[in-house]
Amino acid sequence: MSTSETYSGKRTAEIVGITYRQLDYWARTDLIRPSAADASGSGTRRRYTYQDLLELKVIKSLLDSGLKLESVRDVFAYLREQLNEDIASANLVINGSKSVVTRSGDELIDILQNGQGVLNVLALGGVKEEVDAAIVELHPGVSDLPTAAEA
Amino acid sequence: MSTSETYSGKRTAEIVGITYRQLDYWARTDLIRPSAADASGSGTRRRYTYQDLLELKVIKSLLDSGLKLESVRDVFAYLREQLNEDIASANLVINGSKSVVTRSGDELIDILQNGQGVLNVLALGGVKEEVDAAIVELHPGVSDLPTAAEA
DNA sequence: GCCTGTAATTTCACCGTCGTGACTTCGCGA
DNA sequence: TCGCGAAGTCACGACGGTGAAATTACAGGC
Repeated sequence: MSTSETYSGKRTAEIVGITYRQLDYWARTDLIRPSAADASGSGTRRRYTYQDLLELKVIKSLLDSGLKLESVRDVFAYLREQLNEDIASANLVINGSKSVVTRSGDELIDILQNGQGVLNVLALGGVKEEVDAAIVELHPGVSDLPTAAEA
Repeated sequence: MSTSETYSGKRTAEIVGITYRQLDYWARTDLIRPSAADASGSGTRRRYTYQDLLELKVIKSLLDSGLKLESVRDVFAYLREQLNEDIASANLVINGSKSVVTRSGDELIDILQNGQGVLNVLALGGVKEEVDAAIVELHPGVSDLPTAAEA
């Protein structure tokens, strides 16, 4: 799992499937800043890591499902660390402003049976796949993918 | 399951747990209008049915979970009819702008396993319970509840 | 039957969020 | 050194409400 590569703002937006202005807005409002290099005035460049791409794609998925940005902010404030590790078979479950990453399907079913109110469920494996596919398609020249270490 | 009773705007807001202004806004923007009597100029009165209360509470739950109003509008445009029947053990599953009401737990688990992107899951039985409880607590004088016909 | 008080609806201006377009700046690589 | 591409700025627009004042239907009292 090398991927020490970093991505420009523009490419990042393309890979993740959002507008550049949106990425910019998120960076300036502290939702997610580029981990590799932040901007510091016009002329400087932001650099996003592969991890960032993953987080961005999760955010994008949540927005696409109709969640408001504000909730997404809450979720990420509370759980950013949890996303680091291997993600392939995990699920993200959001319950209002609380959220959990479940590692097994059983755990998920358990939560669903006991859960109250609305639960928002996202399969993280799919997110990773989409990001990887987008990188291959949109990122000419570099084949330094995380190459499905765990399925 | 009598409940031919209707509820004023103010009481409806109290029972459902939203502000009157919000209920008003939803009515005038066509998200949900009172079924028993719509307003037609100031001085007139809106009258909501028990069914309306149920729908409103579903909407409220969805909003509380962080969904934007717009998505909720889509969902309801697409599925209002489905909510009529007995609700006690059903689940509402939203996938982007598509949505389904599942009648069994197995069906739900199935959808979760095959589903892509984010799934928003709401147990409808809980919604009904909350509405009934709120009516009892906030609606002095009338004990004409649907009295748990099916569990 | 008429008048009046009250409670509900309307209206209107205003606020915060989530962007967006377009133009300006300016650092950095060639 | 110079141009390009990326970041910054600013004004603007839609959405989702909200507070407060203005309207007005309707019920109760006389």
